[in-house]
Amino acid sequence: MEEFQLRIYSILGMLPTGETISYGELAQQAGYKGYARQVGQLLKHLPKDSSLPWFRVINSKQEISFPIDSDAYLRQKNHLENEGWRVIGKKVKPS
DNA sequence: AGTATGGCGACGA
DNA sequence: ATCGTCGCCATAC
Repeated sequence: MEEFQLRIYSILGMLPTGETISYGELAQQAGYKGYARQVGQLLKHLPKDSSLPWFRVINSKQEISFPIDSDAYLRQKNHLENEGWRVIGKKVKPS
């Protein structure tokens, strides 16, 4: 039963512009504490046409969870910067 | 059934 | 700040 994905989707969908949330927190808020990795799995398989703000999800260290050279990293970085964050390396800081 | 691998997290050194 | 180590839970061989 993919109750999990529904909860995650809806919570993420309600996340305001300019905010971020960690994988673990997202999971927890959905009532699935300990399911951080599954959140990652879910986002990974997100349909390309999805309107969900996947880029607002970072890890608990306030970092982008992608290798610095990957283009997934770059896409996320750009999105975050467009919403007013400063991205130094993998670190995501408020501006 | 055992093992490896993830868009992770918490904690200690 | 950074690096290990463990714990976590689903998926894929």
